[in-house]
Amino acid sequence: MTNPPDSARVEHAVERLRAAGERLTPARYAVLRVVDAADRTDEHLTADDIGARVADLEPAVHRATVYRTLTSLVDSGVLSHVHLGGAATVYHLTAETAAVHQHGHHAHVQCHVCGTVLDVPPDVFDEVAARLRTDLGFVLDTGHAALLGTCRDCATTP
Amino acid sequence: MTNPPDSARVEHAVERLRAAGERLTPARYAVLRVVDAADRTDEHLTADDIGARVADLEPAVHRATVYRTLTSLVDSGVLSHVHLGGAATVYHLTAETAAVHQHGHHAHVQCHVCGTVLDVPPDVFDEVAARLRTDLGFVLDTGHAALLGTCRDCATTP
DNA sequence: ATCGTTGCAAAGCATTTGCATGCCT
DNA sequence: AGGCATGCAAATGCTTTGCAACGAT
Repeated sequence: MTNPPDSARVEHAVERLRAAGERLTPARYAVLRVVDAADRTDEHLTADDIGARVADLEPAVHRATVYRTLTSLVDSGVLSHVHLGGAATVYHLTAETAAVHQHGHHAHVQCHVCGTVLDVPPDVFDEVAARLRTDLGFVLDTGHAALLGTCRDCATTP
Repeated sequence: MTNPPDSARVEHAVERLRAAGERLTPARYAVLRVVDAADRTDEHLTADDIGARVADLEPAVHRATVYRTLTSLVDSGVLSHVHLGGAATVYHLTAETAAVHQHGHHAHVQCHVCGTVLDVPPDVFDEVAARLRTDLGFVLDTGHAALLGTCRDCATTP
C-alpha cells in the first residue's frame, strides 16, 4: 500500500466534509490533522487525547469544541468511532476505499492488560456475522466495538 | 438469618464469597439477590441499575457501597462484568456449572439502536478465537466485551 | 476484639449545555 | 449578511475516596 502525502487524506476528508454541507473551521481542520496523524502510526486516540494534541496546533480551540467537533464529524461520516473494551471511545478517519466498504470497517481487539489495540481484517468475523444473522437476525457491525482478550506479549510475560 | 426460597445460585455465590475469605454483609447479599434475579430474566444491569434495586431491598445501603461491593465481588470471582458497546458495564453471576458453559462465558452482542443485549453461545466465536490466536497470538476473552450491531426488530422496523 | 466494610459527603473526571460572540461561506 | 460554530463557564452525571463509625466473624 502506498503512502499518500500527509495532506492527501486530510484533503479528502475536507472534501467529504464539504460534500456533507459542513463548514471547515480551524478547530475541525486541526482535529482532522490530529486524527490522520494518529491513524498513520496506528494510534487510537480518545476525545481527550485528541483535545490535547489539538491544543498544540490551535491553542485557542476549547475542549468543549473538540467534543462537539468530533460528534459533528462522526455525524457527517468523515470520522468513525470505535468503542473499546474498557469505556473509552477512539476515533479514526472513515475508510474511503471501495475495498474496505465491501467488508465494512476493520475490526479491533484490545488487550485488557496493557490496553493495546490491534486491528483485525474484517473478514475474520465473516462467519460469525453470517451466523448471527441467520440465527438471530442480528446484523453485526464489525468495526464499531472491540473485543477484549490478552495480547501475545502479555500472555507470554506473566 | 432467615431463609427465604433463595435461588440456589445465590447460596452458591455466598459459598464462593466465603471461600474467598470475604464477609457476607447486607449490602453484598442484596447485590447478589438483585443480580441473580436479573440473570433469571436475561436483564443486563449496570451498577446504577443495581443500586436502584438494592435500594428497594436495603434502603440503608449507600450508592458508593454498591460500587465498592461490585468491585469486590468481581475481584473475588463471584460476579463477572461485561463491557457493552456504548460505555456501560453490566454484571452477572459468574457461571459455575461447567455443563452449560463448556467454552467459558457466553458472549454478548448489543443493538446500537435499542440497546438490547443478546446472549450468544460462546462457540460462535470459536473460529475467530482460533484465528486470532494463530495469526496474532491474541487470546480472546469471549465474554468480556460485547460487539455492536442491529437487532432483528430494529433492522426491519426503520 | 479485630479489621474489613459501610455511610456520608465531598472531590474528581469526562462530557455536555446555554448563551453571546465570532466567522465561514 | 446569515446562520452555524465557537469560547466560556457552569452544570451534569457517574464514579471514587477520606475518614470515622459500624458490624461480621
